Amino acid sequence: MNNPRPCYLQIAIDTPLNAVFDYRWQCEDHDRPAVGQLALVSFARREVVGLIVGVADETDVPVDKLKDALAVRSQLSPLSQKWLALAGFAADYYQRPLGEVALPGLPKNLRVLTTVALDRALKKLAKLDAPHDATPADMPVLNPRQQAAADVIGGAQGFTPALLYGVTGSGKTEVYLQACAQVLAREPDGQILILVPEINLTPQLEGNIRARFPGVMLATLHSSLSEGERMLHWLAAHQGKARIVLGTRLAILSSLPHLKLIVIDEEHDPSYKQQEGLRYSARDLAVWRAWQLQIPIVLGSATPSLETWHHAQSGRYRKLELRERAVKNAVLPQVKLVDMERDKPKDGLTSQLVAAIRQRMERGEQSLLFLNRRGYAPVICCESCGWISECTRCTSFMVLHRPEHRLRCHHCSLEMRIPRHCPTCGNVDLQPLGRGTQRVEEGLQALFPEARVLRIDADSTRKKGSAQQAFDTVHRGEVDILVGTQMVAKGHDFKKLTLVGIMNPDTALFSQDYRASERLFAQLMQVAGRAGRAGIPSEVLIQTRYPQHPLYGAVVHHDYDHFASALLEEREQAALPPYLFQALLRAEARELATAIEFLSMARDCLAQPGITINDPIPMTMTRVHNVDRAQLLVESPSRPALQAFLKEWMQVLRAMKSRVKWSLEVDPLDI
DNA sequence: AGCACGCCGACT
DNA sequence: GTCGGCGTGCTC
Repeated sequence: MNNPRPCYLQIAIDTPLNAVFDYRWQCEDHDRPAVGQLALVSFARREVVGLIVGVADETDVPVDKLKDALAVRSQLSPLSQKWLALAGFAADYYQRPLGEVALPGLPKNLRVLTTVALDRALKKLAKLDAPHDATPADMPVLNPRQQAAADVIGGAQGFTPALLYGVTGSGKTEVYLQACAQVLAREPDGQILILVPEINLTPQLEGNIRARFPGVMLATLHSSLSEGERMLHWLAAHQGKARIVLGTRLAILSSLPHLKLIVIDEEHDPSYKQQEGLRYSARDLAVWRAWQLQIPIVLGSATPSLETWHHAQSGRYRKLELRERAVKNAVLPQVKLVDMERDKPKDGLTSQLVAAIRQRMERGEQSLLFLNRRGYAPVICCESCGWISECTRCTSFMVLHRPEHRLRCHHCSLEMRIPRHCPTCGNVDLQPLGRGTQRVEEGLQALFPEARVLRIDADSTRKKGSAQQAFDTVHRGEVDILVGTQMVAKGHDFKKLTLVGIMNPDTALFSQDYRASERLFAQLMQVAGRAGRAGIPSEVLIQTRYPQHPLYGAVVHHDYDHFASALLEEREQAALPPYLFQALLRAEARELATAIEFLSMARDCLAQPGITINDPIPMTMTRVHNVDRAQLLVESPSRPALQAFLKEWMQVLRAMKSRVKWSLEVDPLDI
């Protein structure tokens, strides 16, 4: 006989409290909720959706505290044990409560009180018959290296991490697609996860996949989907209907019950690292997920991260190399260094660069000027008293935005009108110092009055859809000179673009951040890759004061191998990542001293052999929005030792109940 | 993190 | 007399 007696649901909730919470649930023994299902509960005077991570017959929680769960989302099939283990791993590794990892990645509509959106999406999905014809449409013939790479990835059994190393245009995408075709053909319901840095920068890829696999369902997952779409796509993946999921870093935590292959495109891209909240690396989690499921994973890049490069050199990852451009007729652009000491720039432009642009104008080809600084000038100053436009809330300068006639802080978005005269001495002659994209645009227009100059940066593309519109204008050939920030560096193939000018990348050469040169190299290669994609000979001009610098030498010769190997050697000598593992404890307070004091306490409260805890230091940009920030770096040559330390340390720190706001980042990228 | 309770300053 | 500032305490 069935005897209805309560069971106790252990529920993970999205809260910083490091615990699961027990709730009573009345049900027959045979229809107990399952681990992996979602439940609606009342928690601290509000109603939230949590994740069931355990079902027990008893509980230690005193009766007066226990509450009944309000509902179980039984329409939704439970998240799998494997998925729960992935979330559990991420929670442990990044030292966060399980609920904070598992829940925010779910579609919002699964986490609200009402279930209509879920029911609607389920109904819609049920009506859609999943096409199950994995036959690819017209497969281009690969060159031998591409074919070999595709066969290795597509034919791999078990955990097989591979680095697909090839310059822009060497045909990495085609390798992914043909490897996917092999997996789809072999595994009757196999799913494939493809991660890209930013989906709006790779609009072609989605189209390519759809065209290649017209008979399989593709779901996309990224932050610019509407809630309805996100729910539908997430469910399609969760139910196994979507055979290919294409998404940004957040897609790494999607539910994929039949996952058989993971592809990470541009694996070195910093946007795989979440920079707020749970600071996870989607690339690292992807590797763990592939290991967990014992499936192949391919990491593609022209300039791999040193972590990945290191693994490829040591043989832990298989290295698959594509040597030449596979795109028809495409040749690598010729990279030239322009010595700014000899060829003094006027308005930021050397005469060589000006001549090269003029030549493109005459031939009806396009030029791209790359400058990683938006605004008109990074600062304005008073020539008579030395006043400069500092932000009152941050350790930074107010940037001059001339079209808007305003000064703006890029860190706290404080804005003001440009002062008519100096606030300290009253002098009316305030001068812009340095140069941003707006000023370069202005200079170019003055120099080439007949040219169609277009600026693309975060400011010029504020409005939704305006970025796409701007790129379309370039594609239609209605632009002669394009000026832009990082935004223009990625993804786009501009057919008539034959000149890339890089205005002044030198600052990164002498940065405190030891990762700066790795990033600069990747960025230069990436922006250089915008040129010459249609087979017209093209060039890249880098304006620099240090033409002898080895980094530029490596860029000129398109030689990442030697550059990366040299960097790795330096890192090993200096005992830096990837030979060392790091975590960063950050603290913020109204007064810097308060933050430092907290970190000093943290430094002294626990010691373990093999763990180095450095002294607390103010962050490079100490003050943002009137809050002072400091950090404490913890290091160890052993990842397990660091993990063990962090686990214990977090317990001690949490117990301190300090009112200072603090957070921990494991494997920080910027120090 | 939310969210409520709680005890002191300037408003109709 | 009340609206509201954010200190601190709790969440099965």
